[in-house]
Amino acid sequence: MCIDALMDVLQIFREEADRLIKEMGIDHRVDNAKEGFGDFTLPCFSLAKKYHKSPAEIAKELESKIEKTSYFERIEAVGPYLNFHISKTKLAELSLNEILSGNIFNFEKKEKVILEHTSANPTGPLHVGRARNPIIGDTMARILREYGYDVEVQYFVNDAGLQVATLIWGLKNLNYDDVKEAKCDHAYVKYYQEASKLSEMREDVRNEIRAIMQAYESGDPNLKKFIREKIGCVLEGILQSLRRLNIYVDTVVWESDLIPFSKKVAEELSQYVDEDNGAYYIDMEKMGVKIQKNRFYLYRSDGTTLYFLRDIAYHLNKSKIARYLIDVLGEDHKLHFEALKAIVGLLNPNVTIRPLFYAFVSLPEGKMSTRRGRAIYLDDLLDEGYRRAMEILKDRDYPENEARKIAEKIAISSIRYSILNVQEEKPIVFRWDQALSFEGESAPFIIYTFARANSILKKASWNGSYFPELITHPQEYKLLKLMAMYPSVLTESAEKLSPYLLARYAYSLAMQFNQFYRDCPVIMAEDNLKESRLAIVNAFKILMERVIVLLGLEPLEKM
RNA sequence: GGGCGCGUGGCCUAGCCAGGAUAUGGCGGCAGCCUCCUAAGCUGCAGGUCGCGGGUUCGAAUCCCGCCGCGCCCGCCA
Repeated sequence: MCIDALMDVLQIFREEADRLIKEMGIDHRVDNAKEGFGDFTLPCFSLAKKYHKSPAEIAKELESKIEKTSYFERIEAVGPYLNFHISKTKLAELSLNEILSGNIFNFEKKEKVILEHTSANPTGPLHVGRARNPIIGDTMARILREYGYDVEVQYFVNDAGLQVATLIWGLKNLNYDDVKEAKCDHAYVKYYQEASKLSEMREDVRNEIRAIMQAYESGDPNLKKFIREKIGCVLEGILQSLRRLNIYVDTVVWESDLIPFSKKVAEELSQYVDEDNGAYYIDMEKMGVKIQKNRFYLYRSDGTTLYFLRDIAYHLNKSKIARYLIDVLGEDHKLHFEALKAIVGLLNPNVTIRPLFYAFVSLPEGKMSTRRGRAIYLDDLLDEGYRRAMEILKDRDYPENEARKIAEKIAISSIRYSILNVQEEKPIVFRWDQALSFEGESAPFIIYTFARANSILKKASWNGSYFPELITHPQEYKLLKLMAMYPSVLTESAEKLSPYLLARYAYSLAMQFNQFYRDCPVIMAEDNLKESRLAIVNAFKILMERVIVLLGLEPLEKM
């Protein structure tokens, strides 16, 4: 049978169940049943009124009336429910065939999408609070690619803002000989922190910072060269940390390059713009947009542009290359985004802009802040993860360089997974032990399970055959059923912009495999049963590896 | 004050959008399992007024209303 990849195998059985019900003249669709009550169920409560019978009687009656088909091994009334039990043989056949043929991974090709993530101010190293953005963003990009989109990942460098000007002032006016960090993001952050402190206290410093901003916007060539060099170096430090986490950016867009275009955009919007003491703002009410705040400023009174205007220009530019734009943003950007979306939508009605908001990672003592020096840096978290993984590997007999490689992969995977496994809109309070957990709901649990499957396949080679009628164990069935859900999980994750859904699925898959592993011996099974179980393990390996890579984790054949 | 989001055992968390049968798992705690495919695994035990109060419904963790608590926002910052 040929199956549309967008529809998972379970859907075939569901439609069959719906058809059987419809044939009995009942206009209802089946629900998923609870564990232990079959696969689908038809609750009969709502039919009670119409037929003037108890739900249990109705269920019983339907049980006797319903047509027998090969799709279900059993359809039975249990109290007020009519429960459907899928034929294990049929599901095993379809499910294994979909995975082993690779058909399950065939998603239809889709349009281009530009996904923007991170876009952190290049004033210092990425801290863990900010790292939620690239981890979610990168995983989302992987999922959307798998789903068929042509994804371009962009990083928008906020080099034209106040924060960067503050850092530049610090680099020009301060001197710390004791700072010897190799990476610029770490080497310069002290200059940013100290310059921030000084600007809070001294008006002359604030004026000098403003002067830097004005000169940069007006295109002072020496200053531009200086800023690009320094900020470029900080940015490289950030991108290097991201690469260590398997995160890659396709295009870097410098905000300052958009200033001339921003000014044109402001002219286009002039009918909605008002003046306030030499500054200019857009009046949302004039635009017909009802929003919490009415005034969004585009220009300062000194004539320099503001982030809001540059961001509008940036999105308009993006909308020229792709009609679907996705922004990964902290929840503090909600209001900003709402206004931005309304304005860009007015200037270009063809574009779809969707946000992927996430709540912050904070410390028990409060929000992380680079400026105030209250933050845990991503680089330090990675180093600590590596150290802890090495500690565990010490007790096992790995050659030194192999242990190093494995430890690094475990650290990367654990950190990514600890972020991905939490619903995006839930706030996270950072704890070392939770971020670097190696057991339970963690990346090592998932990867270890994958390694177990590999170990079986290394010890017994599969001859390529399988026998659906021998696949009858409940744990075999549960695993195959869960694997068959992959297309709908991926679809939901892509359409709802929620990598977290796939992270949950990865855990369920691993857990289910461990149940199978416990109850269903493979290598010691006989002949055809052994081959059939090897087919399941093989299918699991293929699917699990796919999911691990989609989450940006590192599959290890052995650990 | 207003807007948005979140509130589930000691800690973390699933389910909520599309209301149904014993509320999912993890961490921590206790007790077990390596002559048998890797113990980063598995099994068992203890632990819950699903923030509070109303409402809708045959039925509410789930939907609606009100309240309380926490987070974020309401900048000529980004």
